[in-house]
Amino acid sequence: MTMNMELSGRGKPSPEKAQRALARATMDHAAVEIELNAAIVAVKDNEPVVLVVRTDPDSAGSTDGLPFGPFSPRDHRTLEGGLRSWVRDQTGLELGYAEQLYTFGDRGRHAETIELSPHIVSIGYLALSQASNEHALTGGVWRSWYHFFPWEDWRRGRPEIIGNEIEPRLKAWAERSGPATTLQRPIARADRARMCFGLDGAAWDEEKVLDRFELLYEAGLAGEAHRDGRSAAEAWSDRPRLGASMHYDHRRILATAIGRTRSKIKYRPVIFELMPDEFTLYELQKTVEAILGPHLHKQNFRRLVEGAGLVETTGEMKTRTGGRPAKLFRFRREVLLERPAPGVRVSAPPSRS
Amino acid sequence: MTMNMELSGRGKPSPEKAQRALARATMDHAAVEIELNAAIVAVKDNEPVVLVVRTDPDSAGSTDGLPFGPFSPRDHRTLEGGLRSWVRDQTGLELGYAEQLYTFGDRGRHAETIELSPHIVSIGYLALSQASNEHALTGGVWRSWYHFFPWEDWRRGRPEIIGNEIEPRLKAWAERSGPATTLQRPIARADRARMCFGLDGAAWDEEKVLDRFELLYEAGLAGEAHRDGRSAAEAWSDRPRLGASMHYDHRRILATAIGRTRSKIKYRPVIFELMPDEFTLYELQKTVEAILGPHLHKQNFRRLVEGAGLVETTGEMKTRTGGRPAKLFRFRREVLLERPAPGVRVSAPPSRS
DNA sequence: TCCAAGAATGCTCAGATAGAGCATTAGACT
DNA sequence: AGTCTAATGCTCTATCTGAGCATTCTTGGA
Repeated sequence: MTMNMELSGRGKPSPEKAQRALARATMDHAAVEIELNAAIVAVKDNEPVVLVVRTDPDSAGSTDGLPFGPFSPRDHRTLEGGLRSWVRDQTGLELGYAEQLYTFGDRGRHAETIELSPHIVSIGYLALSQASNEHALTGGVWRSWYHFFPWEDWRRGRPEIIGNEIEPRLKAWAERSGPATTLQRPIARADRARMCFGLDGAAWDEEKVLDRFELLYEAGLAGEAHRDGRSAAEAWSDRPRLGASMHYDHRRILATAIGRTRSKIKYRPVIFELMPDEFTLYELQKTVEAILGPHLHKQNFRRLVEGAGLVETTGEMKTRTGGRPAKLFRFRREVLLERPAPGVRVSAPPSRS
Repeated sequence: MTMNMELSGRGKPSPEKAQRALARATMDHAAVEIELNAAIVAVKDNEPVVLVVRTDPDSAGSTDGLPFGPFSPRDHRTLEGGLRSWVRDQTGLELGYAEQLYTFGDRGRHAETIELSPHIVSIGYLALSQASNEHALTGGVWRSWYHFFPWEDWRRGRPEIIGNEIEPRLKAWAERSGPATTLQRPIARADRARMCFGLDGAAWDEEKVLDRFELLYEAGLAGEAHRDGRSAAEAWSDRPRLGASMHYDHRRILATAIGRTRSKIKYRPVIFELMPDEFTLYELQKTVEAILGPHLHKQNFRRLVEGAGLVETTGEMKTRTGGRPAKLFRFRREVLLERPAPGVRVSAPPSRS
């Protein structure tokens, strides 16, 4: 697998340098360990949940983590295959829909001990599961994802934690960076805080889950930052941590998973991976809102979903709705052949900040 | 870094099994090599180009490849840092904007020799560069990305290669799979071909670059499939390959890069990474169209871009336009602070199939 | 038995957006 | 001076989106 490069381009090419680079490219293959991590998402009782495996609850602190395991090419033909195998072993769950999220290389940044894991690369996956699958569970528990990200839960309006904790602490953090820093950073701290959390009247973008978490981490407001020994974390050690921490960089992976889920249901019909086979439109709306926050009023949601051809009636009715009986619907698979990007195309929620 | 799992859930938990899984998770860290690959994109003379390093042109076949090198945690603090370092060494280019695309684990599928690279995982990156950066080049050449994906070039209408080569060959390939297969596959071959390439009046989705390439690969119509020894490739060995092949799985990475670029410019202002500091609106439109294919007529494009606050006038004019002088514009950075997802929000192109 | 409550469902309306086309303006070239 | 080629300004219409009003059913009590 050597590769004979031809050096072209103008100016002074540097064959020796390229030769050196080539030599390193083909010979200096430092071994790295790859860890596969699964953020398995479902919606139970209108609550978005993620499957976590827990450490001994007696030990101090919350130490939930995602199911994970190393990729071993000996046993796993593909990365996703390895992931499925680990999840099966650790939780008994047979994954359905799964997609790769991101590969985190600077794991040390979110690791318990930097020294122990310099060579570990984490690949995060998002899996979507129907809550009804839970009978198969042999390990792990479902946890609301808002347990780890309380500021993401806008279902009952703007979460209080933003105004009470996040805003003042981020503002203080922004103050601490003198204007000198402003020139070096592409965007000043205060502006990042404003954009991420919709402060000062800026719009809340429900997809920026990772940006928000990274910002809190940088500002030392996430438990992980403290654990990882970042100096900034000290300044607020007397105040409560924001959201429950997770093992290693798992909360970062979960943040990525939430963000991806929120964006993806808008242009792919993945919401149905989370629904039972038959459902009412209101149940569908509640599931969407569990994930995104409140969006459309009922009539418009119905118009949207039916108009897009995403669902079809089963002919059955559901009676115990508390009101007039509701038609039951199912996912209309043909939509995949009709539209290039079918999804629940709800637009930005009304700014409620 | 052991992790003490509590097994919960109902039914019969299997502590032994989980224990075994845990043991493997912490001990059996098979070493894997990580390769960092860069798809560096620019637009030169209204042509979208990618930087490739070339093998000896005397050897048979086109063997362009992307700049790449192994990730070595010893030398590189982060994955992206490693990538930048390899690109610098191999091409002299100092990368600006870069983002991770995807991690391909089943590299054997697109590798020259399956046996030699079972433990290699490729991480693909997309980098955007201004064409003016090229003076720094010491290695590599710019190639039109349509050289590798001729069917993606809709700037002069539907590419002939689709009707002349792709459609008949894919239809034949779809025929070859009896209806029995239909039940096993989520979507039948014929439907996939229809959706991917907009056959039979289906819409062309310019973002599905990877889907199209994967389909052609599966159907044995990409040079790489032949090289990799897939049986399906044989059936059409007398016909020309579709698009120029690349090393290893690099064309797959490039396909991912093109798809990501096409989708990203719609909701992030990354198009300006490809533009000089000052430009006319028509130049901007031409750049967008080089990437996406033709979209809006001039007036609407102007309305769109100015209305979104993406640009501001510099006060200067450009005179040698061939017609009336044009105002010069620059990227208006403040838009990042005003809108959650600013980008060139062009919608699907009129179906021209 | 009849009525109020709680949803589901059907319709309408106004403001915003997107696709297209017409008209005018201003340098370059002959 | 007249023509050509773009740039730029406006208008019109079909659609889409956000909201609100009205009606229809089933449940659970009075």
